Amino acid sequence: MVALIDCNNFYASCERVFNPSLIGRPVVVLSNNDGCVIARSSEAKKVGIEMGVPAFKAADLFKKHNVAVYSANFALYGDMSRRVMSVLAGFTPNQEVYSIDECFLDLSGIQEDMRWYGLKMKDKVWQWTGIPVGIGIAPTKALAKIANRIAKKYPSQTGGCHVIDSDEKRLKALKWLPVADIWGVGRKSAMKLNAIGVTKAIDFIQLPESWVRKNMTITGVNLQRELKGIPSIDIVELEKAKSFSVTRTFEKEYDTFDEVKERLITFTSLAAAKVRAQQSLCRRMLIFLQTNFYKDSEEQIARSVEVRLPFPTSSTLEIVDFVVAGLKQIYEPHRHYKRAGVTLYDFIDTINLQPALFPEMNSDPRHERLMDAVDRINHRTKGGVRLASMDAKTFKMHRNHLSREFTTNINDILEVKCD
DNA sequence: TCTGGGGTCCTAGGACCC
DNA sequence: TCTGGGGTCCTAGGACCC
Repeated sequence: MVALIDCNNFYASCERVFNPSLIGRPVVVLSNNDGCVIARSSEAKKVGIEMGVPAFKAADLFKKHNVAVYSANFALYGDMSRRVMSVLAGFTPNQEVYSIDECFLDLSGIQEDMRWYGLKMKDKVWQWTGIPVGIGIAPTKALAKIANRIAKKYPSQTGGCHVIDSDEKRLKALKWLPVADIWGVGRKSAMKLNAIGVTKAIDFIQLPESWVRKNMTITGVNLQRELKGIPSIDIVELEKAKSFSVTRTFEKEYDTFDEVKERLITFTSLAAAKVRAQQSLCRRMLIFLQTNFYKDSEEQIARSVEVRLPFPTSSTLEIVDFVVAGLKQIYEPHRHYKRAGVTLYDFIDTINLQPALFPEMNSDPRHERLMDAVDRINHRTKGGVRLASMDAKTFKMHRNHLSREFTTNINDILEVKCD
């Protein structure tokens, strides 16, 4: 059996852990720049605040319902996620952390009653972290996803944990679930399926494999098998990431080369640090910039370029030179830029590096120790050292409703007063 | 005034190899 | 008149996920 555990309204729940006065009150968390709603407590959903709605459009609702509004605090959410995951890791040797707020657990070999085991997980996460979770348990990952959905949809009947452990329960769930809500069926596939009269998951599993293969690739075939109860999507332990991106919408429009360049260098140095942290070297990158496509008054553009590094490297100093060269290729003067970003990818492991015959065709070996020193300092002291070409401010965002870094910064630790 | 960010996987078709 | 067969690698773009 496989369990899928996911945190309820995760970001909103994180804010609530450290501020009990938010219990029972609608809570929303906004994206970077305080742009859109990206998380809502159940109370916030109830008063009609939609996912993804721009904050300025929901301002009236916020006011009317006394909504507690927060700027995204990823330092806090990331740390709370690690805590939740580590509690759950104690329930099986095989855990796949699937996203910041959910994971799969391989429960094969566990002798306990599944429902009891699931409820135990839920209680323990709640007690140790203060985060509420929903739990689905089933023979395959795709079915566990559905079980989880049922657990959340019917909390009073399921107690927040639903187990699919018989064909009867499986078929009942498949009759209930719209195809569009199957994990792995997105908008396009749902449209195709609806067009041929397939509306529920139960209809989907009856389609001939040839149709599924043709219209939804091998991914669809695997999905179909999973829903029939045949495991076809592996549970994979955390591997190294295959790419790292840092992209931002700016707080204002930038219209000089130097301003955009400074932002991209800052983004690159963050991405490169992640590459080094997982002992990888980067061989390619993508740089993009865009003007403000919400503005109709002028022509809007989006440009991107792929840059191949002449040698694999994780040195910020080296990568930055190629960022600037790439930017020169795509930068158009007299534009008002609103968004830009960099993606580093095509990694090899540091230990697998095959150096070129001539030294000048390799990454400068001295940078390895230099970057190591930089990373150590920055680990201890936030914003400790940076390139002179970077601004002192890492992200220039509006964050007007930011909570404290309760668990990662000693100066922000929660104080409790006792009378 | 104001509109997010970060990932993975699959496939077709071109280029190239022997 | 008639011109093989089998394979790998790369990449852009699509689809999907949270």
